[in-house]
Amino acid sequence: MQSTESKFKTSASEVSQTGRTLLNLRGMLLRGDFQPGERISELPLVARLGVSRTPIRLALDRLSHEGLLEASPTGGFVVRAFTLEDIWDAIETRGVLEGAAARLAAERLEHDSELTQLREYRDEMDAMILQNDDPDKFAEPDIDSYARYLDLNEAFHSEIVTLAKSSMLRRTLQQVTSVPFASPSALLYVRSKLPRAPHMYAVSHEHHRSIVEAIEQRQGTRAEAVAREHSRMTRRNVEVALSDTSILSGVPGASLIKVPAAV
Amino acid sequence: MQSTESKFKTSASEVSQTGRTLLNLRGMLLRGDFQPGERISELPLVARLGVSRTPIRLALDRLSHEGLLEASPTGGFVVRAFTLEDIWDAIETRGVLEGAAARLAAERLEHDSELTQLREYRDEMDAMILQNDDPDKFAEPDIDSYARYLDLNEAFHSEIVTLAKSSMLRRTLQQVTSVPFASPSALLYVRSKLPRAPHMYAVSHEHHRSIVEAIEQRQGTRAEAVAREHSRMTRRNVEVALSDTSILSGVPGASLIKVPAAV
DNA sequence: AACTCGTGCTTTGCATGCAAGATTGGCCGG
DNA sequence: CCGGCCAATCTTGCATGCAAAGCACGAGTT
Repeated sequence: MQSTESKFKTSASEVSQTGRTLLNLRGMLLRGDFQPGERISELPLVARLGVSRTPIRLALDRLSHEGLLEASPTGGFVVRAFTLEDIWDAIETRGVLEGAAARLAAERLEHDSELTQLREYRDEMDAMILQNDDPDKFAEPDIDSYARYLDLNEAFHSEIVTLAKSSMLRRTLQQVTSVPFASPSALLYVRSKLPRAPHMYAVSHEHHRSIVEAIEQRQGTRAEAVAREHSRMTRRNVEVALSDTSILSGVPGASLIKVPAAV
Repeated sequence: MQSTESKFKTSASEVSQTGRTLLNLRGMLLRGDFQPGERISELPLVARLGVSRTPIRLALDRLSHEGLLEASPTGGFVVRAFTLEDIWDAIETRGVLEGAAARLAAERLEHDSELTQLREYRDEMDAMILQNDDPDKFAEPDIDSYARYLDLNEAFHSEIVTLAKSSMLRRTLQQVTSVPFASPSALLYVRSKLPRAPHMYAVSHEHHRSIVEAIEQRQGTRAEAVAREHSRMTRRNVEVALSDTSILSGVPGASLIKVPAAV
């Protein structure tokens, strides 16, 4: 099977076997195809993914660096089980790092024009939230605008890291946000299910506005504090999600959480 | 060469080929065997390290995760070049994370007895510094006590992270401190070369004392601020080191720094 | 003389073979 | 009846073969 039938790019624009395998495995893990603590054997994956053991091993190794897998002392890899404490700590750590990013963004701002992009994101989210509050439109959160808001939120957070001008910080944050639930937009989906969703969006967006204001006025300490507090909103979303399994099942990586009652 | 002559553990107690190769390569990189930006070919390493390409590739992949190498878009790996800004940012990021660790240690302290280990480290370092100030002994920094101080310093910082009770934070810090010069004890060697070394040690240790005191009195904000400031002392050490090439050459990873004048 | 194309070599990415070690099942002894 | 020990199988880690993709150097053309 070495060179025969080699030129079929299955679905995405992934070229290397390792890259495709990495995406596939990560998806399988976050979708819950494996139980936490389960040992991952390579041979079954050969059949399932259609690649040889080499790229599979590479991908497993990377996933263990990401934190989704753990290297077993006897060899091989085991699906990582996340405790609730792990989730809280990941969120707290992300808050610390995003706080630092916001502070650095304020401290290192040179020209006001650097904020153009960030303001655009803020304004567009602003408009969406106001529109959502409009009693005539009755807050119909259609799937398109929801996805748009998700993208905007992610872009907003990413832009702050860009403004911090610290590649070290970006690298570090990327590692932290690879933990399920730790990403800033991982649980926006949950929030949309809440009865008080409009209020939550309002609070969250007020944070965004405050962060932009703090940065443009070079108020590093304020920017750091608000960004930290902003990240802590995620915690409440997780708590709500955990109390409602119907919500939880829709969140990637939920199956990797070790709920006390279930053990 | 598959199974023949396989049972010779070269020097250390490393068992797996990959592990040995990883340590070897990291050592070679930090020792400066490669130029920053240089492409790392696998085949020469086969001859040089005496293992096949498979463990070499694994080790290279891990080093690229650590940040010492970069994956080239065309394939293969390239030695990472660190700018001065990268170093500052790594130190800043470490400070942020160690600050968070100190704060969490204070916030999460349950019993005073948890501080026993930390106090022991502090006291022993205390004794060493007082002894060093003794005019009779005239501050002869023999190599043994220097190594002991290094270990103590490292253990002290590690213990604070332990007290933070956050495995996420520990993982994140480990990634940051893998960057050359970012580790808390990476540049203690430089400090020992400075004319004002005794004063530097005094200040640094006063930080240690303050951090312990803040933790035991549950003063999270104070602990965080002092730990951040403590990490920033590293920056001055780097600046001094950069001005004296004879000092710099003794520091691991120094060759990976891209000095503006040299480019 | 310079630019472009082609050819050969180097290098990487992947597949696979092989042996050492772990794991599981069964068998024997207590 | 239960526990421990041994053997067979499965699994991983490593070495190596092979092909495709770069890369460099040189030749031919304008």
